[in-house]
Amino acid sequence: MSPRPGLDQTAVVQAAARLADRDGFHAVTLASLAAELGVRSPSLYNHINGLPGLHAALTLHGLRTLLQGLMKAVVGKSGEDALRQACLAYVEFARTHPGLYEAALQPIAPEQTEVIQAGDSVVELLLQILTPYKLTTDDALHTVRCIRSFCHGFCSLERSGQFAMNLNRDDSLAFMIDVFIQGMNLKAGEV
Amino acid sequence: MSPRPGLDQTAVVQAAARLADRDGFHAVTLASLAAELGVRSPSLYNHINGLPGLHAALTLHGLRTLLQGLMKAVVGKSGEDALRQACLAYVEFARTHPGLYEAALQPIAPEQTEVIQAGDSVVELLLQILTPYKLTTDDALHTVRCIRSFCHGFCSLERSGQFAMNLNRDDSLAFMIDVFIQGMNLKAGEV
DNA sequence: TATATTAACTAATATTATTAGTTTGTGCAA
DNA sequence: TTGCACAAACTAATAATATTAGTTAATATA
Repeated sequence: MSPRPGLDQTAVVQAAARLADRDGFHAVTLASLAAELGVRSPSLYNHINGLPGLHAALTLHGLRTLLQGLMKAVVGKSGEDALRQACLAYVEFARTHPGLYEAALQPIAPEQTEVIQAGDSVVELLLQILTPYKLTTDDALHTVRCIRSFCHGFCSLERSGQFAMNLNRDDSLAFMIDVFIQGMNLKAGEV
Repeated sequence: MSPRPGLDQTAVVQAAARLADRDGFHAVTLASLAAELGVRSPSLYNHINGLPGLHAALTLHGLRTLLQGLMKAVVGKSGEDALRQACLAYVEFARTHPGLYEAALQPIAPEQTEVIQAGDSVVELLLQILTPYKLTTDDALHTVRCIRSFCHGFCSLERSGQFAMNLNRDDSLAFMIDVFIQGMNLKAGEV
């Protein structure tokens, strides 16, 4: 054990995630985080590399949590069912952890290899789900980008209040997934 | 004419848009904007209502510019062609004006009626494009949300460096639009 | 028991947004 | 031409932020 084992990086990042989900990603400042932890803000520098380092750690934590949610949702399922459940789990994660999800989608720099790896894991999971469709390598990757695009876009627009009309949002989500799956069935049949 | 007609709100917002596109939306601070305009930051308060007011004005400017781009892209076109061109124009706008696009998608508060109206105009344009599909009112609105979701998701992920793999991004975009249009053709045929 | 390690601290600095109050340039009317 | 009203831009000051430097003190271990 370290001397005075009060905080560690995990505790700091989890508190930051709590703060982000409660008050929004932009509200995660070193000042607010230090207050949340009952500590002075310079003390945080012992655990994270300033505000940029905190953001990077949150991004990584968010991606890994997202991946776990997706894996849990598709285990034991296959084909269209797995695809549908993965999309729903993606949105579910973004809804229950809005701040952490926002952190997960922050711009990433090329030197953040851990973050890139975590993102790749999500891509690989989706690729596995797509194997029944027997797509070419490129088409499978295009499809993964497609899934990520409409799932992220939906979450992002919903979160920022752009779906203001009086129309059930879960219905919209189901509609969108339907259109995608039907389009994919045609793509698969093309070969 | 006003006395000392150096700046006005339009000039301020346009400079902010320039700054956002060059250095990113987060880099638009009153300090950087004042420096860009050769003025002291308190002077900006004569034209915009602080940083929140500046952001709101940028959001509005972004949405209106986006709408113009979409209208220009679909004029004289119809059906599938119009749909495809609208999606491409959407992405094109986000690519050429990344900071302004980011501003356009900022969370909006219920009291920002002008911003909400601008967003509604985009929705209405898309609804018009969809009329040939003869959808029910609800399905048309679901479809608009779908289009906005995958277009925005694609732009957002591309922008934040999440499409890192060595795979042509325009091909992915075309693939995505194809899947959507094929799925919609089935939806339309269902009736 | 003494020491090395390191967590957390205080103090200080730079940058930011913001408010209050002042100066000053411009257009218009007497 | 002169003076006034208006408003744009200013300076000064305040509060909050991130960050760095250097200090204190708690703990594990030799």
